[in-house]
Amino acid sequence: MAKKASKSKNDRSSSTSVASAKSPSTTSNHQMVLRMKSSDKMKKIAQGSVVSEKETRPKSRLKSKLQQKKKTKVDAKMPKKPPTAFFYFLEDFRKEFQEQNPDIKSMRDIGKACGEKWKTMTYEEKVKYYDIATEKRAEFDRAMAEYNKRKESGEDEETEDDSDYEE
DNA sequence: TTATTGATTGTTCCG
DNA sequence: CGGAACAATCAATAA
Repeated sequence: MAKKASKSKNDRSSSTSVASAKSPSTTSNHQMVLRMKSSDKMKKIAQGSVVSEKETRPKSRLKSKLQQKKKTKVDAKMPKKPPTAFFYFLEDFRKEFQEQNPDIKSMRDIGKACGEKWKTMTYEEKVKYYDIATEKRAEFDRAMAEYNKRKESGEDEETEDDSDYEE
């Protein structure tokens, strides 16, 4: 029913975010800008707070993994980017997928299946995940504020846990 | 043993 | 407005 309508809207141009299905398409563009404004604040905080972020600027995503881990708990306090709606969908879908396909162990195959299914999902179904992601970002923003506050209060706290010798 | 890669889309930020 | 980069996950592989 509404699928047809959403299909038309499915165009990448306007599908940017929309976030809440409740909001009519009237605020499509405005919402994007509005959200950007919110980010603007975060941007300042992030830049002002993060002084030395190292020169990790990988042209390819190869380095992305490098930063993922490294036995550096220093960045453990810094909130990382929250997962997107697609990732939440993955978490749920992955469990089901493994049950139906116990033979598959890599997520690469799952990712493909997820991506395909994700595209088949209707807007209303995706909205559910979008809502989660949106809320998560709000929490992320809050975590950032707290992180800044904590840092301002005392950044001397460093959890040194260097016990990785086993076996 | 440890780190890295691979694949998916969404969100973010800079120019 | 558009592109670049990064977000998680897990298994397999390179060194």
